[in-house]
Amino acid sequence: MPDPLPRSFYARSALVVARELLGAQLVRIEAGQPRVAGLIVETEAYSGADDLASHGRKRITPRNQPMYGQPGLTYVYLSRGIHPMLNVVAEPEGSPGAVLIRAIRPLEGLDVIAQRRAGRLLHEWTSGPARLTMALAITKAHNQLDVTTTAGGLWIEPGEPISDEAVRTSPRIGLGKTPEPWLSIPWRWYVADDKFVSR
DNA sequence: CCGAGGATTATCT
DNA sequence: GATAATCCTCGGA
Repeated sequence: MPDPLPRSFYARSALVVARELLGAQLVRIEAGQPRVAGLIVETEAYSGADDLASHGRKRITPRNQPMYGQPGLTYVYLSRGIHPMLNVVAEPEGSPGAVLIRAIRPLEGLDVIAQRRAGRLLHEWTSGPARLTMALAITKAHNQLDVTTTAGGLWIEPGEPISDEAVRTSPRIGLGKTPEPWLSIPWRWYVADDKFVSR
């Protein structure tokens, strides 16, 4: 197995990290369970204190503090009081940035995922930020976990590089009444024609 | 303190 | 397509 992507990979602009995370492998290991892994096929970047769609906007708060911290750690928060969202912190320490992992294509541990997503169609298993955290059993407890080592049971390693021809961008999803230009800026990246990309 | 409002999903019509 | 679920964060008083 390849080594996890190093911290230097994440210590760059969240926009670059979001693009290059496409095709990387998200890996999850739990005690007594087989390895569960999937190819990242959809990401969003949240970058800078002036990005009004980002939790990192304006200033540090108890919740968004990880976004200002060390790159290569997770930032997991609860959406709608129910759904954990998995982000990886990007940009150097002190600069608020993160990449939201919105969808993966399951590669390993399909039986474990099938059990957690019982009753859903295959393409609904991991095609959305909350769906993927359910499939991998990721919760708020995994906030600020280091994904550059395998020690925490959750990490990211190189997978299949995705060519520019296969990459699409769009505005970010679910931003509600975020003002322009943040509402429409194309900071979502996804793999074209992949059925695991969210609607 | 208090209240408004989510980086969503599942379910129902 | 519309809406409930569900709870925590953050801004304002």
